[in-house]
This record gives sequence, C-alpha cells and structure tokens, in this order.
Amino acid sequence: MEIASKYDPRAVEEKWYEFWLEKKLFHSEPDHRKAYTVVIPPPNVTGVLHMGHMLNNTIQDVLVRRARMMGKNACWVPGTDHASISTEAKVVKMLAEKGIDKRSLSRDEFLKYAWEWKEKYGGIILKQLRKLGASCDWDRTAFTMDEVRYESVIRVFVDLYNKGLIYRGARMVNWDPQALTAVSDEEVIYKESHGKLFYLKYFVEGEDKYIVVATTRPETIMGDTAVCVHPEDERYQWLKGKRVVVPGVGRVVPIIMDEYVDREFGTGALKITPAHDINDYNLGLKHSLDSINIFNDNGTLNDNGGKYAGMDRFACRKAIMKDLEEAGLVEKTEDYVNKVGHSERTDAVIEPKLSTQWFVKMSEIAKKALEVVEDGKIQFHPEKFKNSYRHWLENIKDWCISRQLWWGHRIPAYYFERKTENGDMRTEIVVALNGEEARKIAAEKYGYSGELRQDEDVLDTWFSSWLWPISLFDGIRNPDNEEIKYYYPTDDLITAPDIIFFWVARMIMAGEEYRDEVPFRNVYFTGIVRDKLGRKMSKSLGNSPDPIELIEKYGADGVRMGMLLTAPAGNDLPFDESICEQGRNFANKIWNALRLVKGWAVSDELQQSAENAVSVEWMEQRMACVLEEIEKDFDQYRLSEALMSTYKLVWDDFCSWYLEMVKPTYGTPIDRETYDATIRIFERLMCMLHPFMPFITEEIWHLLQDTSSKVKEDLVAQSSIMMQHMPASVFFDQRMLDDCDRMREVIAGVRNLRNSKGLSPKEVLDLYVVKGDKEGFNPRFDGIVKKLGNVGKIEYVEAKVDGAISFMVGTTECFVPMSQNIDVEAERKKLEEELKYAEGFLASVMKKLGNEKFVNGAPEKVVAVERQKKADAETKIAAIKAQLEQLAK
RNA sequence: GGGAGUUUAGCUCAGCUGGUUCAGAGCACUUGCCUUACAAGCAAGGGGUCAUUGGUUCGAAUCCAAUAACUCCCA
Repeated sequence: MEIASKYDPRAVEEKWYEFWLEKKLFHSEPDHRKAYTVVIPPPNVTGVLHMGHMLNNTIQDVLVRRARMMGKNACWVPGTDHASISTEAKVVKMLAEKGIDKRSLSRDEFLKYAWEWKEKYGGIILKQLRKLGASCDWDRTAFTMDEVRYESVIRVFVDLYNKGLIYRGARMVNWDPQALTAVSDEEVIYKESHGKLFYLKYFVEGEDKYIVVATTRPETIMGDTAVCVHPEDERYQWLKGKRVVVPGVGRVVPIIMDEYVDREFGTGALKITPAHDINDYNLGLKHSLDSINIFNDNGTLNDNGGKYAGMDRFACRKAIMKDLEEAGLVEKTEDYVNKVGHSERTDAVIEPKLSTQWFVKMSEIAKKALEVVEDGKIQFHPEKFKNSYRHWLENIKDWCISRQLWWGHRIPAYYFERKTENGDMRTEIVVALNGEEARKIAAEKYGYSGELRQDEDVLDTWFSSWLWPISLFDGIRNPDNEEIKYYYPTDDLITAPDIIFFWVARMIMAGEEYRDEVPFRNVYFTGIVRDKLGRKMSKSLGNSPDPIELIEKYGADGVRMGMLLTAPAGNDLPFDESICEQGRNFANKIWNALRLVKGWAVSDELQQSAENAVSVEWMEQRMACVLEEIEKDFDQYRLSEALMSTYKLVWDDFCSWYLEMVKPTYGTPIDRETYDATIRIFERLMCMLHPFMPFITEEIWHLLQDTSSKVKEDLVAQSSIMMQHMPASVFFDQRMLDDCDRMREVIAGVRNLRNSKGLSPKEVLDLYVVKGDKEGFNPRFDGIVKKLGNVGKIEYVEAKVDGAISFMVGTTECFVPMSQNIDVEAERKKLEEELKYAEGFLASVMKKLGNEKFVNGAPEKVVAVERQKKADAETKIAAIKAQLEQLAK
C-alpha cells in the first residue's frame, strides 16, 4: 500500500463532509435517547465568517460531536438573524448604487428588494461553516424572519402587551442619526474622545455681570431653557431668582438651583437643554422648564436653530463658536477628554432624543433571570461572568424595542382616532396578531369600525433572538409540541462575553416567561480573538486573517486545533497563524503513524512476544488513565486541556513510545495479536480525537477498517466514525503506569549518556542495575529497554561496576560500562553537583522534621512523606558518595 | 467615577480545599541526528525570586492586606 508521506487535508475534508451530509449524520429527530441540544448564536445574515465565529463554532462542534458519540441524540440548530439595522443599511446602499432612493419606495417595494438581497447574499456564513466541519442539522436551518419565527415574535409582543409588560411612551432614547432609528442602551458604545470644553458667558438680564458656563456641546445652546447651579454654591447665591441671556441666541432663561449639579465640574454652572440630554430632561420635568428640540432626525439643525438651520450638528458647533468668539461671549476653551456614545451598528454619535417608543418592562422578568443564575440552575463558565450579569440585572432599565426601520418584525399595534365621551379626539391603540384581529378588538372595545393604521416601526433584532431557543422548536406557537418538549431546555450555549446582556440574559428571561424553565444549563463564554499585538480583530484594522484561506492552508482540522489549544474558556486568545501549524503537524504525525502501521506485514504464525504483550497492556492502561482526565476536563468545560491530553496521548504515548515498542525490525512481520490490538488502539484514539479533528480521524478510521472481503468493504463504506462509541474510562493499574515511567527514565538515561558522550545511537551498550532497591525495576520491561535503548544486556548486580558511567533513576543506580576512557573530571563534577543538590534537599527535609511543631501539627500522611523523602535522599547521597570514592581510586 | 478580573519560563497558559522533588505543559530555544512512518520529523537538553511589600501559619505560587501594572464591564 503506497501512501503519501505528507497528509493533504483538502480532498479528504471535502469528501467526508459530503459523505456526512449525504448520510444525514447531523440530522436529529426526537427519539428514545437523551437529547443534547445546542442552538447556534445566530450570526448576522449580512456577515461573513471571522475568527470569532471560527472559535465559537469549533467549540460548539467539539461538544456536539462528543455528545453524539457518547450516545446522545445531538442536535445543533443553525440559523441567522435578520440584523435589521445592518441589513437595511446594506439594502439602502445597494439601492442607492442602482440610483434608487429608499424614500421613493413604498414599504412593500422596499421589503421586496430586501428579501431579494437576503436570498442572494445572506447567509454566506452558513456555507462557510461547512468548511470548518460544523455538524449542524442543516435541515433545521432557521431565520429570525421565517414564518415560524416571525409569528412567534408577534405573538410574544401581543402577549407581553396584554400582560402589561410592554408599553408605549415618550422617553428620552438613544437616537442614531445615521440609521434614523432609536437603539437600546446596550447598543450604545461609549468611546473616549478628545474634544473641547467651551466656557461661555451668560449675561444676567439687564446687568452687565455674567456667569460662565462650561459645555462640551455649544451647538445645543439654541435649546437652552435654564442655567442651573448648586443651591449651596456660595459663588452663585447672588444669582438667585435672576434670569440670564443665552449667548448668541438672546433668549432669556431662568437660573434654577438644584443639588444635581456637580460644583467641581467646569464652573459649577450648568446649561440646561431638556430636549437633548437625559439629565437635563429630568431637571426640566422637575423645574417645569420648556423643552426646545433643535435637531432634525438626521442630526442637522431644525428651524429652532435659527440661522444655523439645516446645518449638521458638528458643523454647527464650529460655526457657533466662531460667532460667539467674535461677539466676545467666549471666556476660554480647554482641551477635554470625555466619553461619547456611538451607535454599535453605524458608529454615528448617538443623540439623546425625546421620542415615543415601545418598551419592555424589565424589573420583574429580570428578577427571575437573576435567580436561576444565582442558584446555579444555569452555570456560567467561567463563573466570573456571574458578577457582571448580576450587576446588569440589578441596575436594569426598560428595554427600548422599537426601531424606525422597515426590515424586521413590524410592530402589531394599530391606531385609530375616535371621539371620547367629552368630545375630544383621541388616538387609541389596539395590539393584535393581525389587522383582522385588531379590527375585531376595536369594534368590541370601542365600537369602532373604520380604518386602522399599523405602527410603522419594527422590533429590535434582539427581540426575536431572545426567543431563539424556544422559537427554533416552535415552542411559542405550539407550546406542547413534541420537539420543544424533547429538545428544550437546550444543554450548552457557547457565546462571546460581549453579548451577555444583549442575548444571554434576555434568552433567560424569555425562557422563564414562556417555558417557566431555563433555556440552557450551561453558558460557555469564549474569549475574544485578538491579533498577536493584543488588538481586537477588526475589518478596519485589517488584522484578521481570512478563515477560509487559513483552512485552505492548514486544513480545517489544523485550524480547529490551533484555535482550541490557546483558548481556555473566557480567556482572550492572541491569535497567531503559526499556532495552526501545530495542528497541521499533528495531523501529519497521525497520518504517518497510519503509514507505519499499514506498512507492516502481519504473520498469523508468529507468537506474540512478552514485550509486545506488555506494550499492549501498558498502552491500554495509559489510555484508560488519560480518558479519566479528559472526562474530568470536559465536565469542567476545559476543552483546551482535554485536547492537550489527547494530543500528548497520541503523539508521545502512542507514536513515540508504544509504536516504537511494538515496531518489528525492518523486513520482519508483526504477530497478528499485536497488530490487531494496535489497530483497535488506533481506532479508539481516533474516536477520542474526532470531536477536535473530525476530518482526519474519519479518514484514518476508514483506512484502519478491515476491507479484506467485498462484504466488509461495503460495510465500511457505509459507516462512519461518528457512529462509534466514545471510549469511556475504566479502572486502570497505576502501578503498571509507574513501572513503565521508570522504564522510560532508564531508556532516557541510556540515551542521554550516549548523547552526552557523543556516541552513535547505533552503538550497543550494556546496562547494570544495582539490586536491593525496594522499588526495583519491573523486569517485564527489560526487553523493551533493550530495544528502545539499544542495550545489549541487562544485568541485576549487587554492587557497583568498575569502569562504568552511572546514572540514577529514583533511588536505583544504573551503570553503563564504557569501552573508551571515562573523563574522570567531568564525572566527578557531575556527581558533585548531584550530591550538592541532594544534600540541600535533605537539609530542607531535616529542617521540617526537626521542627516539633511540624511533626506534631502536620497530618500524619504529610509527615510520613517527609520521612520517606529523608530516607530516599540518604540512600541517594550514600550512592553518590560511594561513586565518588570509586572515581578517586 | 463605580465594579470585576488578571499578573507563574521568551510566548500562551495549568497549578482544585495551603504539604509528594511544586515550581508544570505546549510552543519557541540549544545540541546531535535525513536512524527505511514522519525534518510538518527523531533523541537529548537549557530556561522561572510564581508582579512587589508586609502579614497569617510548623509550612505560602496557593490564604489576608497594601502597592504597582494591565484588561474588561458599567455610567
């Protein structure tokens, strides 16, 4: 059998992914098995795969594939969200390129274009995930605006409205002047910005005295309706009851006194613009101030801006300052650093704006969501995220869910005007699943039968995502259907920490509200992928590698492994392409192990040697031991540790030791028993590795199968490693493992000696082991020591050997006679160093044992260990001393 | 401004309730090897005052306090 010496992932990966799809191995239907459910954090439909997705989905795939092999009915549901702001912006841009203005289109016309765009360009990312090997149940692919999900969202809105948990009201909201919509508090990112602090003069009405007010936003003075000072501020007592003139505007406004003012900031006098600042708004309410809106929705000044009307807010700032400067109304200007809110989606500077929006009342549902995390019904990994989760929920504000956009779930609120009893015209609101229902309600409740106007706005994208774990299984519309009962609650949610509030918290709320049950048991927070300089990867910096190119270069298995190795839960990972090399190299290593094994001639006549028997036995034990570690790691979601253990098991234990132990000398066959055992071991290793590296393990697993007859060959062609059982840990003999470790040390000792003496590995050496040591060496391994250490004979002797170089393994002395002259000086030096160390060690042990408090206070076990250390050290020292004497002769 | 977290080898990280020679792993590095599975490899090595200071204790990387640096979240 001729196999290439380099593993080529390309053809292999494509072949097996097709195979899995064709065999529907990712598909899940409810059955008698236990369900293991994961819902994908739906990527933005406009998105393309980036490194964060790679990490996130690799982790999900590892967990899902493992669960599947552990006999669970694993279901990983993929999908995308409709991303109203981003998508609408993209469609508007596309239309603009075609010369179409959104405003010239009707809502329906626009939506037609949007859907076209979505069908054509949306969801590239899901295709890309296949390259990574993601074992999603593609038949279940969902979209937040498909029929089931759309209807679920509308139902939830209606339901929450009827429960009084959704209300409509005029509030100060975060306005994105670029997207022309309100956004929620969570969608505002505060960034440090270097601006100016302007000190403006407000003259007292009818006097030539003035006070100075500091502001970062002089353009808002057109909206000023008061100046506020602290009631106890002595500097301003004289102003009590007076009025001042807004500079450049000429409007006369009152001086108000309020403890809200920070006397340390600026001059301690604050201009109040109730229409454009949340704090000013509240002060305005308290002091019954006028509120003058000076901005248009797009951030330009409206007619209240006087001569600046039509100008952009930032251009206006410059123009006003110039004019005030010329009028002598500016005292000074200082550099100033402050935090400015930006829109998460468009990066536009957020404008606080008073407007009528829809809100979800959070206080009550937040309480429940906090409880289930506090009492451990939902576990966070790592746990530290509980802190910020708690803090957020304890300080939560109502959630603004309306967006002034067309792409999304249109708010099912219907309006009409009617005359009330006292003759006033009044706008009534009816909330219903559809227009027909709304008409019915309007008729029943108000006796109204005229036209209804549906709300023009859509809902926040997160208002659909928060239902994801439920709506994916149609649990909102059909709460008792088989699927929701089987798959819900889901098991693990894997997500980046930056959406803990957007998504995780709200899903928990929705779960409690609609299923009275948590949406998932565990939340695994991944780190953020950074470049090697520690910067976040971003399009604008151009510091992110293209994941698809990486996969082409290193193979999906290689990239998956690279990502996982440096990504303990919650830790940011400084990504460097070179870590994928380790993955690729590992794949190659496995590939070559296969080449070796498949290259052996197998003899049915040959009896299994004692060495081979013990080798097989040891490898089995070793696997059992590592399996136990891996199971523990998975229980604690320590995936990178689990991978590392598997990596070392395969590379070090299996390739470097086991295969070398059983490898027949060139040109001779291996006995059937050992060969079969090796194949079984190899198979199981591939199973263990499969969740991490799905492609190469499938390939190898197939190549390991017995295809000696047509029947068997066909059988193999139909099966998959995915259908195998994950090996489980069993009892193992620690003694056996310890014995083997000592054997490995002996071999290393011999090799080291050869190395340091510049001897060829081909030179056969003899080994003498001084008997009488309590641990001793297990002679079962002698044959292996000979083979791997290239040792001619091993003798167990009573005393030291002349003309030999020695080394110690534990407390056992080993001697290797040298044909050439021994460098006495070098030997003495080496021994003296060892002696020094051993004596130092003994001294520290003696210090402990000499301490009465230790002997009396420490647990017996610990003291016993110290006594053992003492005995061992003494043995060792005696041996070294004896050797030194020998040298002196 | 409020809160949380981190600091262990050149890099990325383990190190659970203090006690095994506890100072670890992988990568990188050094030396020698193209030894008929693999140079994407083999063998053997070197490398750390556990951020700093003080405390608790028979005993501290581990517990406590202060300090410093960095990171994140919230306003």
